[in-house]
Amino acid sequence: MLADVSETISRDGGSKVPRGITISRVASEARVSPATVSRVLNGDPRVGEEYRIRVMSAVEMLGYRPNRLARNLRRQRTATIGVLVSDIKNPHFSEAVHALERLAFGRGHQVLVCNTDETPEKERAYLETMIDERVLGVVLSTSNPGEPTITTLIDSGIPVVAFDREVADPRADAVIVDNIRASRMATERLLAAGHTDIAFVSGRTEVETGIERMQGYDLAMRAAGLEPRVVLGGFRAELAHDAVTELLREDPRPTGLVVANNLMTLGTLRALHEAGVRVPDDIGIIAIDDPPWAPFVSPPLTCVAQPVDRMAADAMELLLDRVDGRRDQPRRIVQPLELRVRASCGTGTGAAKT
Amino acid sequence: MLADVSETISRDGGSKVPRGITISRVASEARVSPATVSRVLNGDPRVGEEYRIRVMSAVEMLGYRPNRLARNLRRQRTATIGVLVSDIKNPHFSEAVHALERLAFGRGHQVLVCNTDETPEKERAYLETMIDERVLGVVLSTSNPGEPTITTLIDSGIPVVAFDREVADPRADAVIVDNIRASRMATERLLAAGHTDIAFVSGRTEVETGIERMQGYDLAMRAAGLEPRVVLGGFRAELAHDAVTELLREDPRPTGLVVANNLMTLGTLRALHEAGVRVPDDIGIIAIDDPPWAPFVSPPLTCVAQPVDRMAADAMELLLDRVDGRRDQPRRIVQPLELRVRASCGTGTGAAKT
DNA sequence: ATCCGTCAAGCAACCGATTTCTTGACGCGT
DNA sequence: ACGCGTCAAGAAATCGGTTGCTTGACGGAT
Repeated sequence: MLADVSETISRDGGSKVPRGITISRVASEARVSPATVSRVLNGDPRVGEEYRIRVMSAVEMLGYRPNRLARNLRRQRTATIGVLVSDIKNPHFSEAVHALERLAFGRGHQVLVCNTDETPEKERAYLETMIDERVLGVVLSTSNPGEPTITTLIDSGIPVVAFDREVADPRADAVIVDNIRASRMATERLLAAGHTDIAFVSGRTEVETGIERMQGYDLAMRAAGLEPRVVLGGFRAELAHDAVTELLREDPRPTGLVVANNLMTLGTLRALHEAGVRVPDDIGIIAIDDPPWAPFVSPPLTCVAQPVDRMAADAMELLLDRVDGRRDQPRRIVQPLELRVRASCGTGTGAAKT
Repeated sequence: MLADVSETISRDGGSKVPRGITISRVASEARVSPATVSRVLNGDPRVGEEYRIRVMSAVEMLGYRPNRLARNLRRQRTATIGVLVSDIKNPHFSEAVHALERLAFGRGHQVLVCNTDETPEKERAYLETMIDERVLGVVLSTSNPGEPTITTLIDSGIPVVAFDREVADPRADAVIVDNIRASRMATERLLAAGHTDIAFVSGRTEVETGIERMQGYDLAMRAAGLEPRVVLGGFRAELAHDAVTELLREDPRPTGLVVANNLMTLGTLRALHEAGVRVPDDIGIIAIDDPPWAPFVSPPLTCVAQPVDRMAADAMELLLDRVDGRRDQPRRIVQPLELRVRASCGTGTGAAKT
């Protein structure tokens, strides 16, 4: 890891910095060659102390800032990390982007944010852009695991880390959570609280995460010898609202509810309120995802949280390991989930679990 | 270490190099000069039809993609737009970023997202990076209007659009809302509903938006001959929660509440719920900002919405006008606010909406 | 004393597209 | 016929760092 001088230039003294000072200008000022200036600036250890000082003071005095565009061309890569998500408005992703941005910044990198709105075409266009831009690496939550451009990306030597959703290309790294376990934990918690009629508000069953979360619920119910009861919410608030409204009209009304993501939870809460159903007295709820508003709604929401910050840290580490050539083999990290018990699930069997 | 296969075959050999098809390769394939290829690709009209076709088919056949890094160096600028906000997790900004991203994408640009966490140092570092990267333009919501680097940015010919918060440099464009009016509208709505004891949960009074929103409330109250009643929430959920809890203990308990942003609204709702205060029966609430969860809490929240999408569109237009040299003089756009009446403010005047 | 290895520093060839400046061809007016 | 303007296309000079290769100096080994 080479020290980058651009980190240390933060003097605001002469805010009137004339642009267009090149490395050779610095070189002639310091009476050395451009090559030596370059080496000093990139922390090459083979430069004598005297020269280093001469160069640094010339840099300082001229207020020189290396032209990154030239560097990029020569190196055939940038210091930018591409982050591709389906919807940055979803708290899950905005937290992820926030964390990734912070980590990248700490290492002197920038973040190119790409929003796919869940459309494969846009995803592909962005991935192609990333190849064109020679980004340093990509963290992505794909809408299309089999997307061939992902393979092209890896072929061109750009490391890829799948976030949340795995990709087909086996060379990519991945940071995911055990979605099956997430909904199983939620369901089991309600079971332990004595509920026997627990329904599941499912996401999109075309998406991996959607399927898995349903499976986890299914598993838990069947293990308890109970019949699953699923309504479709398509990972969207409105749909979930309608589906739950419908559900509440059915005769044996469920006493427990597991909701597969934060958007649908909003719709669900609204439906419950409209129907005059009290939480947790009439019905216990556990949601997957732990959005910022979860502790603040009434009653505070019990959630199965994904450790987004941790996942982001893992993703960045996997990425930079590849970039720095510290690793060749793909890795797959599965992060544990955390059940955050608040009031919405009722007070079944104590709040022992963390 | 990885891609050393790029050993150039500059010895005339000219065999098919799989990696890196350059413009001159296309040129020789099309039996024209690189200059002509470049012109065709950039839509220069002075190229004959026959040549255009030859070039395009060579491009097609070789699957040529221009090296953007080279283009960037030559042009001394990129196609990237910098977007700098204080907190991308705040729905207000994630909506803005989302909208900006979408607009940029439509015009073939990328978005570099910068999160300052409200720290001037990080903001400055990012602005310097943007200068180094020669971004096409910057949309920013500054934490420090007087930041000298903003001036440096403009000096280096990079257009700047202030978003939400104005900047000191008069050459920057701006897209803002009338914050004073926002809180005045909210307050007046409660006044019209017959409330006389309305309190205000204020944001940070060191920030422009914080001050203005307080002023608007103040104005409305005094105009009605009523005494203002302000508690400080510092734009944060927890602080607002504590402040409101305190407020509710006071003897003439207010019957109306105006909250200065979405985060504090969460804290406020929680405090109300804990105190067993019913909304809107015991107390009417109007919030500034219209976060996605507003229609879903109980009761649905009346909000003064900022037209974020519209603001983003304006910002992008202002920016691209500058980039394309269509305008020289700074412009300042003030967007109107929208009162979205839902249940939380009670049924004073006018009809309720979902 | 000669040679070789080592190390520091410089030279110059890149990276690949853009763009200015030329050149050459053609047409038309005098 | 000559000359000038117009237009299309090419040659070549950038843009500004980086880095492989070379040179020169110095010290130790032979």
